[in-house]
Amino acid sequence: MPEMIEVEAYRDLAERAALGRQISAIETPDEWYLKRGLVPATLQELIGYQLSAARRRGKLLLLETQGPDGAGGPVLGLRFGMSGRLVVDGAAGVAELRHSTNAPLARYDRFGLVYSDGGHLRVRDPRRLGGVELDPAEAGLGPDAASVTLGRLSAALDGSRAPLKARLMDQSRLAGVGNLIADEVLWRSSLSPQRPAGSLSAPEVRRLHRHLRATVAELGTRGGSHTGDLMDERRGGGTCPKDGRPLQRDTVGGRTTWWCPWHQE
DNA sequence: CCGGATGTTCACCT
DNA sequence: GAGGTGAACATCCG
Repeated sequence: MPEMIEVEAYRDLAERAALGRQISAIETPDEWYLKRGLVPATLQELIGYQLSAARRRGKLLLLETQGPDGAGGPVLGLRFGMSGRLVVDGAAGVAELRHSTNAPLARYDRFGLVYSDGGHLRVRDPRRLGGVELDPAEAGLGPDAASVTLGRLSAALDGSRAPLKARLMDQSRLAGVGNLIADEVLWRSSLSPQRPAGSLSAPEVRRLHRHLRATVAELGTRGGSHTGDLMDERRGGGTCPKDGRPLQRDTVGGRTTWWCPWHQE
């Protein structure tokens, strides 16, 4: 599931349902899921702490912690890969709160916080492509795509001969855009994914910026990065919803790319 | 059975 | 240094 749209939904869930509850245990059923040298013993320092804020940068969910004395603790960084979900008290992204006390770990639960009230926060990830780390290097990520300014977007593209789509998905330049959102935004912007990123004119960058922010907002409202207008056409025989021409499939930036060579220039 | 899938990282090329 | 490619991770789906 996760591109930034889904991670924002997880952030919202965490903010609504996971803050201010005392952590009583850490679940690490899959140590491979702990990244950058993190080990279960290190996570024990979070016992007695609580989550104090839920932030997001691109596809990275950042959970701030606070000790019993009110002092700030380490930041818990969660990545969800392609199949990860955040589950709080047994519900993923749902409003209702049901504390399923002592609920056993599900088959694909890779990491969890147990609360002293009996509830829990867990990362469920069948494909195991996500991960957990402490104090992730946020500086390594570009500005978030949901709020990036025109100037920052322009700077992210400037001087690059890499394909536009590859640059948009380079998390160190711009954080949050994944394969589906990239195709949707470029299609809406009538820009070819293969254009050298630095070759866009000023009006084209403005157009891209407008569509990027509008698309992220709209897909968020619709409920996911898979709700784009192009989604149903990502298959053999798919046609452009704008002009009915056949869509083309290519590999750009190492990812399958669907686009309309008729109107995307 | 085979191929591909919303992501990231790394080794290895050019 | 920039950019590209393929592999790896593990499961599901068509």
